[in-house]
Amino acid sequence: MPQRLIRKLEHFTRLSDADKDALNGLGRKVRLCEAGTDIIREGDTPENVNLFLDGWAYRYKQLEDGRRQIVAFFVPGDLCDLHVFVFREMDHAIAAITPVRLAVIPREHLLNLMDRHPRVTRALWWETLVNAAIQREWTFNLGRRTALERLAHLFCEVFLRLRAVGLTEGNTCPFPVTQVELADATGLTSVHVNRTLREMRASGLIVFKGRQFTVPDFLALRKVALFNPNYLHLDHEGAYLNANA
Amino acid sequence: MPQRLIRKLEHFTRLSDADKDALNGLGRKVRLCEAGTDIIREGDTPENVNLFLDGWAYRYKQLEDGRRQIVAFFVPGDLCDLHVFVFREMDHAIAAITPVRLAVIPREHLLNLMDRHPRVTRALWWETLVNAAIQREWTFNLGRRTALERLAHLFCEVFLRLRAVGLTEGNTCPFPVTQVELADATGLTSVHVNRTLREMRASGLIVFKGRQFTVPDFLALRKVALFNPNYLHLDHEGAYLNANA
DNA sequence: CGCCCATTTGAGTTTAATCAAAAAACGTGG
DNA sequence: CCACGTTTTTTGATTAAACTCAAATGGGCG
Repeated sequence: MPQRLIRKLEHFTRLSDADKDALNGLGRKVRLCEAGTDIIREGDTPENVNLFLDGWAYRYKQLEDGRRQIVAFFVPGDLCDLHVFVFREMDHAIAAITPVRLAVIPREHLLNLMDRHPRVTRALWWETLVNAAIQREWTFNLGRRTALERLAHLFCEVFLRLRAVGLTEGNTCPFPVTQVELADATGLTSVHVNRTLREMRASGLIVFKGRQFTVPDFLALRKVALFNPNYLHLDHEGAYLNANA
Repeated sequence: MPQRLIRKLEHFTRLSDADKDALNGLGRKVRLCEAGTDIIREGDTPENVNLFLDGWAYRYKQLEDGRRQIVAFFVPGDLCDLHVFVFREMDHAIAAITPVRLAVIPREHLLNLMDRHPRVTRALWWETLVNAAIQREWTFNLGRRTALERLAHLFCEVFLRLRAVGLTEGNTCPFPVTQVELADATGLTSVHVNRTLREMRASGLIVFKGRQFTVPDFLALRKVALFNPNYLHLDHEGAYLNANA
């Protein structure tokens, strides 16, 4: 089941068949969450590691006065922190955008796997570090980019992340996110997001249809976003090594 | 030497004498960096894990057009990512604010330590997770807080982090950061930072003297910042357990 | 003393927020 | 397949927060 995760990890390192079997074993215990519900709440005690098999979700924090910030999106193949269970309680919540299918991984199971598959362990660490890098990039995005650049940057990132797990088709990728959520992710208001998207559509940077978008000219989008994909670390040696040999 | 780190980790879990000895062994190879210089640059290949023994630094990213964002501050006791060496190249840079004394930890040395001291390993994971939580909080800060709230929030965070490593004195703590750097950390301009600080001084929220600040009334500062310290996870069981018993 | 860096202030501008309401799209049950 | 309620998107008018540009002041240090 965790094909998306395996596919993503192979951007970093080639995995042996045994490695992949081990990763496949993670998908045993599955949990379903309805769209619009919280998968985990602030204050909850984290017991397991979650792997997103299907569907979209976001990590968010909220103030008492209602101000909300989405701090990350989860797409299939994503893992929440490898060691969440070290914390006594969650300092944020995760909500499902679409119906979500999760692999719920007991801590022992994961530790066991990491004991026996050093290459997988390294690959999972890479996943963790990439997530941290993405978080830093979001910090930059909110601090120093204009509304137009922020949105363009987010679309670039989402497109590449989805491509890494095989969820794009040509220049098109799924994007089941409302403008209100987009506003909460970019630190803008939904009104301003709407106006900026209109502008992007008008200049042909991006095309929205249904719950997906198309990027006619990635180079152009990348240019207005001032997007540098290096922080996704997708160009590692994975493609050139054979772990079975 | 890594007293600050040990002190911080003990907020999370009690460490045995053997654990502490092992951690002390990390401080063997020391590197000095001058104020104002880069400790590591974007594009460099990370070879070691860095532990900050003394001095302040910041992690930053910069655009070709000069826009810069500080995405984290490092204070004594902080570690950069435990597994940086998994990456082929750095996607950001780290610069010294003051003269910095670093412990340079070879990857083998660290892995070795983690093999033999599971309690330390867990504590180091906790450190890593707290850093990720701080990064998320910065994302929120930039996305949804006003200039005044952002600055107040940063002061709350810095104060608590420094207190956790024993670097505060009463309500006072060191803060060798210029207003330009403060602007780059909060996503503001230095002009606006200056005006907001004036306001904070006028209302008695904070007092600056030399390269330090004093918080006359933490509760008041915390209130204007809408600061919730839960993301620092400093209230774990560390204080109640004895690892030697 | 003089230089450099950091801070401070003023005046005018811009980006994005706010408030309010209409239009469009979506899903669902009849 | 249509009607209807709900959610999402869109638009307009006004306001406010933060930025820009420019210059003066202040502090620390050799």
